[in-house]
Amino acid sequence: MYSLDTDQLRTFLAVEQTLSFTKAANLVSKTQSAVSMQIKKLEENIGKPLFVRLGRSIELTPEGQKLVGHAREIIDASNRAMAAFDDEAVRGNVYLGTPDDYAERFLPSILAGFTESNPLVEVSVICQNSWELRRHLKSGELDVAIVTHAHERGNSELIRREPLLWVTSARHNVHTRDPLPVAVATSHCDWREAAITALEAQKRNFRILYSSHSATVVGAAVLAGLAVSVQPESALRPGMLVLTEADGFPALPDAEIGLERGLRQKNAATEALVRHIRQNFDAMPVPDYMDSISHVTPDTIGRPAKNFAVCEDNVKKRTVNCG
Amino acid sequence: MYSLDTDQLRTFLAVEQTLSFTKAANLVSKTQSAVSMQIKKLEENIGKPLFVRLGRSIELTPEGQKLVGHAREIIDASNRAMAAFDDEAVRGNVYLGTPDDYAERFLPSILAGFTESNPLVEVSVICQNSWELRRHLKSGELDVAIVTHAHERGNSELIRREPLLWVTSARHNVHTRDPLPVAVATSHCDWREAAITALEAQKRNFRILYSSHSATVVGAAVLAGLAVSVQPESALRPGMLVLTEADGFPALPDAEIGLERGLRQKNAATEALVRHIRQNFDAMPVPDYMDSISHVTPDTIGRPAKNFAVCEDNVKKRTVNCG
DNA sequence: TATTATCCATCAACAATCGTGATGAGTTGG
DNA sequence: CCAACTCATCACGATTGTTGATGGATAATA
Repeated sequence: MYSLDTDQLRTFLAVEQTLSFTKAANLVSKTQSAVSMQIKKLEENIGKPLFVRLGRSIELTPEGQKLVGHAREIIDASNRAMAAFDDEAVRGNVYLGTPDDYAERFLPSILAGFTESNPLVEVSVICQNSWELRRHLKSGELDVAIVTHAHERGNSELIRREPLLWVTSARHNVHTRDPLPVAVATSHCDWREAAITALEAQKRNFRILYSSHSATVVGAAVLAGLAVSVQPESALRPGMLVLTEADGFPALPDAEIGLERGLRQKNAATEALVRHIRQNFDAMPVPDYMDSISHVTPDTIGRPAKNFAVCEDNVKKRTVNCG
Repeated sequence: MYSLDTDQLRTFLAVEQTLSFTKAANLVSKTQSAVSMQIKKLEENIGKPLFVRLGRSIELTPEGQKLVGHAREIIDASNRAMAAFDDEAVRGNVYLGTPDDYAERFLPSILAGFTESNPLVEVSVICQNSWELRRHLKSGELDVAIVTHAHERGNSELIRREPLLWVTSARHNVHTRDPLPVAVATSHCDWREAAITALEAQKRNFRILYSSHSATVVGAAVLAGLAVSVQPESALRPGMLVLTEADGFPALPDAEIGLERGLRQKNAATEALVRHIRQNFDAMPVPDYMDSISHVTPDTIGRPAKNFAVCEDNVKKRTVNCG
């Protein structure tokens, strides 16, 4: 009866994540040749190739895809087991609140990383808008929440700042319509206020055409060409088009994401999660396809927008990297 | 991040099962010293002792107990993964029928061994009496069933034969009462018929006091001192007392266990299970505490019964070995 | 097209680990 | 008290893993 080697599975998962033997080697603290040999051994053990080598880059074979789930299962179980014997390991559960769009964009990678190093902490996620989340924090239902940072409301700690951008669909031209159709969140949303304030200051003719609790749904409305909206940079998706001052759209204040603590008694699990979120938001990279979406940054504001449409190539790139 | 080694976990489980480094070494095809060293490494890796060495024998520490579950989880996952890549691996599901008392006594070890070598076969177990099982076999609801073997009904393959014994409670003396209170299965049970026939041939005064579908419940009635009953040797439990001809009880025919196939189309999964059951029933050992329960075998029949009560020591031995 | 950088496979050499067989110390049971 | 048995330990040989260097192939750049 042949067994899988957990060490090999760890490097396999590192390769799967990075799609690079060299980067994976760094992740697991080995040399590139060690990674190469371990993968080779693993392939021999299983009897099927796991990666196809396409010259410089590599890709998972169908068998490789299949192994990912099994490997995760085994490694997770191993992590839990080791943590169970580690007296210093953090245990417990945390109730985390977050708006639904953050949940979709940030949470998967954050939680994956967190459970990797804290297998015994159970995180329960509640999705609501920032206003509701603050209410739940005060009533003690939540330990911590990711919210839209607000100076005047004071209690949150700023963990990320991004430009807030006007977006429309790359395949429609709703942004030329008058009055301008705008899609925004239903209420109590700082971005909504920012958008309306900016348009009014410009004395622009506009109307709220679409209004949803969910930022994801707003994004869908934009992509469908129903309306323009405001979105933080990290929420841009292929098919979206950024509107700058060159297009006659007003500048917007930055979108600021904050971390706000609840009134519950502090516990080690919550502290660990907070620390992890802080670090990850710092290190969070901008997706690849960003480069080809025109966007507003201090040095692009005022300059004519270029590269408006997102080319197919980049769309593919995106699905490869995030799928 | 330290990982558990699957190879070490395999030998750990072997030691846990056998409670012996030497026997475990045999199980995993290694030398005893290799086992000793692997366990040592595992203990170092986890940072806690897993076994207490009491001179010649060993025992699991609480930490060892805790590891068993984790180890099983990891090894099972590894087995499933390996099987998933083995094109020859047997897949599918099997519907297995068995009387409830066999399920309790034999199935745990049989199924554990079977899923070890066939991780991708799902076994569904249905508990009924032999008569009902035969009905389900014919209607195609079951692939195979463990039943009371019956020559005249023909279709089953004999896989085990044991003496059928009169049993009573070691702490009561219902077996001296007149009329004799007897507990048996409700109906369609060969052992019930055998018991009644034997008593009638002896012109013994008796009455059916307790009647249940479940052989386990009958066993409980015996232990409670409510009645005597008939049980196959392997069903004897600490606290039971075997009644021989020396006590004035008639000899009974052997209890025969058979394997009967359904009418469904043969599939590889069923064949594998049948093969496994056959082998395991052959090799099934008599539990330790049997030695101290007087029982009827060809060479003990007629001789005076001795060692009637089951001493505490053996009860403990049993829980250690089966828990 | 030539250049350069990057990626993965491979190799030789060294280090670490693992398994073996033999030995020893300790315990159990007759 | 001896024989039998259990587990720990040791030295040695075999295997495996790791490293750093090298080479072939590919992609990006000029």
